[in-house]
Amino acid sequence: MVEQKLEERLKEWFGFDSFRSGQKEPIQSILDKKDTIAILPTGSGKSLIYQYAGYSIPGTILIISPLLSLMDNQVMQLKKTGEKRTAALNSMLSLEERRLIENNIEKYKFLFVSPEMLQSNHFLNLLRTIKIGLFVIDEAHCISQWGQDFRPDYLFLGEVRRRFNNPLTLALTATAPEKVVNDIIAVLHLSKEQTEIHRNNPNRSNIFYKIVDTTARDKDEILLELLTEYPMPGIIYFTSKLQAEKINQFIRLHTSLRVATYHADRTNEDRMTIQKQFLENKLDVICATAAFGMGINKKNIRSVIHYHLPGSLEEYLQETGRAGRDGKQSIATLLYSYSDFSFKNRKNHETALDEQMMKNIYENKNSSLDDLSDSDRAMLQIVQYKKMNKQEAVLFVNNRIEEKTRQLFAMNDFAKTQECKRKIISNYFEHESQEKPFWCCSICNPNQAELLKEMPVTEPMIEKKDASLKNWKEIIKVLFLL
DNA sequence: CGCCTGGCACATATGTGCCAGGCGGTGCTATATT
Repeated sequence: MVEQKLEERLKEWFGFDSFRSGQKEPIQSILDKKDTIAILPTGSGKSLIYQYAGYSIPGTILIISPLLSLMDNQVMQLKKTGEKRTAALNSMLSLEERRLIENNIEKYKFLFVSPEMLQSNHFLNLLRTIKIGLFVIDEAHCISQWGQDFRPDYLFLGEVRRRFNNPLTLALTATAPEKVVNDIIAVLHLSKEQTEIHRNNPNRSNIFYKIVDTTARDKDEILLELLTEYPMPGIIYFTSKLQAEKINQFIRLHTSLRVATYHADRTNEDRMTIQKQFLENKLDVICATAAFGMGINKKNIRSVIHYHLPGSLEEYLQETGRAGRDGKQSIATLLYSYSDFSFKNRKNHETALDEQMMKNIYENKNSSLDDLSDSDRAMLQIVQYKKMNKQEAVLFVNNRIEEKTRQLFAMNDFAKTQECKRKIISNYFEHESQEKPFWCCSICNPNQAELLKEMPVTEPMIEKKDASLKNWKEIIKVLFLL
């Protein structure tokens, strides 16, 4: 009876006849007033969960989002469906726009913010004047993945929750092994017993996992071979911007593929142009760093190649998971070289507070934050925020290095193992062994000549000119407000 | 836990051999300057 009601409202509010897999359970859990962690694949309609909740419960839905572009996307989508009570409060706003929103704060139903914004007292006080019906953390794996050594404000969200009197909370993510779920629970100060966790099967049976054992010397030539064989479009992931640029040139020189780079040094405008071209099948290959990912929803990516070893299986699964969203056969290829592992391992061990820094922190000297690397600065902020003493700080840093090392070794073991790759993934993400597809991995199917014949060739997408152009203009407008 | 690059010496006028040094990546926000 309740189920029928849920679906009636779905029809009424969103015009859909039925929920997609994995949407209904977390919605029910929220309606039952239980803190909820929902793990479901990208593209499965995560935002519908908090939108639905928004129409069912009183108060403002506050959504913490990691990227300005994601916030803009969500606001645009909501407005397109007629929901005007929506805003993103961030540094892109002009002073006037900001005032307008702040003066009418209680009128907004959906508010998007960055975790950094929630550290400003001005903003916290403003939000305490309204009732927060649901506290949503979108892309919640960022808590574990970015909070620890890159964006420390993610780690302070539990304190923010407490200041709002612990509102009903929903964490949404696509990839979360138990360690990440535990981090989310701990950081947000949720109760391990009372939080409902909804896990959906991440099995991507249409992705073939291939590992090529190689060396840095032979890599480029192997890559070239792969690119001539593989159907496109594809992404090549690098862990260095310089290398992405170099290989971009190399591919241009040796093939007729349409290729571009995407990383943090590209301007926002370039990034959007490239993303748009890729979406419209005007580019065959993107040479990218980890910057290319979240919020990119292209269905027909046939191939994801890792030029370098990712730092963790979480990262690897997120990136390979961008292939084959259309359900058709796709291929994930890792170009493994031992030197990449060894280099990364050394780098991980370098992220430590050195003697001078420790002195600066604990003798209250004003150490210049500008001289520090991002990860050192983040570490410093965490140490100061949590008021750790010297001993605790050393322990914290060592634990962090240990954790990173553990993740890297898990990734390395995955690459080197002679067992089924899919089985390792299932184990790591704590899922019961999944049914083995016919095309599984380079261990189960060492002879892959037939695989490529079965892969679909790129079909040109029918452009929805109206919609995409309109959005595009909106994005440009927002950009020029800078 | 490796591998590439650049500089230099060396034997010859361009190539070779050696050795030291270098070597990630994710983005908020605030503020000063055009």
